[in-house]
Amino acid sequence: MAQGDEARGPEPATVGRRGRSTAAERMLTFHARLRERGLKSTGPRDDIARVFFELSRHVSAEELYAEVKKINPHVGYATIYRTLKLLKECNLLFERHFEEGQARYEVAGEHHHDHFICERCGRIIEFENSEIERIQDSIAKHLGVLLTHHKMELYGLCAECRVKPPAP
Amino acid sequence: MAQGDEARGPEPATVGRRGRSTAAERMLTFHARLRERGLKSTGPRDDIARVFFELSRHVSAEELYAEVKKINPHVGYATIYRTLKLLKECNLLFERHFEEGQARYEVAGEHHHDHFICERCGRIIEFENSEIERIQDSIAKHLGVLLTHHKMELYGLCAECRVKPPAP
DNA sequence: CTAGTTGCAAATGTTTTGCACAAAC
DNA sequence: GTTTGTGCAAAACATTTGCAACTAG
Repeated sequence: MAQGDEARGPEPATVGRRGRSTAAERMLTFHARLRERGLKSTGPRDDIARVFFELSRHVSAEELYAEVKKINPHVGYATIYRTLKLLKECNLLFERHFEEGQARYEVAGEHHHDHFICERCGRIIEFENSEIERIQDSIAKHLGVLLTHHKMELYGLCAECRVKPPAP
Repeated sequence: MAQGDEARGPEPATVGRRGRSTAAERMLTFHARLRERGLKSTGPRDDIARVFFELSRHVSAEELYAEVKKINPHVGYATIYRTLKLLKECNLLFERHFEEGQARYEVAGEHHHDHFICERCGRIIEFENSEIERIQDSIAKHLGVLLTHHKMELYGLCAECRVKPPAP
């Protein structure tokens, strides 16, 4: 079982590596997909995409907006949402709806994974499990349904929060 | 693997049996839980709870509102939402957030189950699978986390929609 | 030049809340 | 007679959209 780990909240915009691609490589892909569709590369669009790829974690629109504002204070929420939707259509982004009011956006990686979400600190841990994938297929067969996608989410306390006192 | 099946949309308010309890039995439990908490039984509250228990499927607030209006046209949305929250606190209701904008509410049953959701007709099929529960525990152990709850959702086309032409 | 893009403000859809009145206990 | 509950309208919240001005190709 592979696992990744990332914290929410302030975090240096380090070089995010998801699978093999760097943020710069993903920008090239983004531009290519835009061209394929006859769409344009623009300043705001590039700023948002680059920040998104560089953050490379499960950001909310709000967090992304705040980060983008730092390098381009002119962009509005509408462009954030429009660009997120565009990145999704370009298959460069996954939209997740955990048990919060807002969506979280994740850089699309090579293989499917599921999530553990810490209910105290918000940390999101990714994991992969081939057994789960296999069982899902078998359930689908039993039900006679055709699967397009699926999600599995575990909720609870992460290793750190487990041992710490109830925070505030 | 056990499975249940239910369709969305108009449906006679049949006697819903989840596990062993009838709607009437659940009303008694509801009243008991209210008393424990020093809360009151009221007309609107009972109407909403009864309709919810009798429908016994994954209703949205909107659908429940419409059904309740039929027997008590006086109730407002606020009371619907307040009563849903109350039923949840009384452990008589589960709130689900599938990939739609709105929440769906389900009568709390005896054992945990997961869901398949048809992306065309909205049908929700419940299923139970002990292997999944076992694997979840093993994943939690690997991650060193403490689970409180989890969800697994499968999305796709149900057996019926699979063979039918793409509807309208 | 012209289609696509932006920012703003306003609209949307779902859920929550403030408040004066009404109903339980 | 308190305390809790209700309906209404307004607010809150995340997200989307209309539109006039702008910009990339």
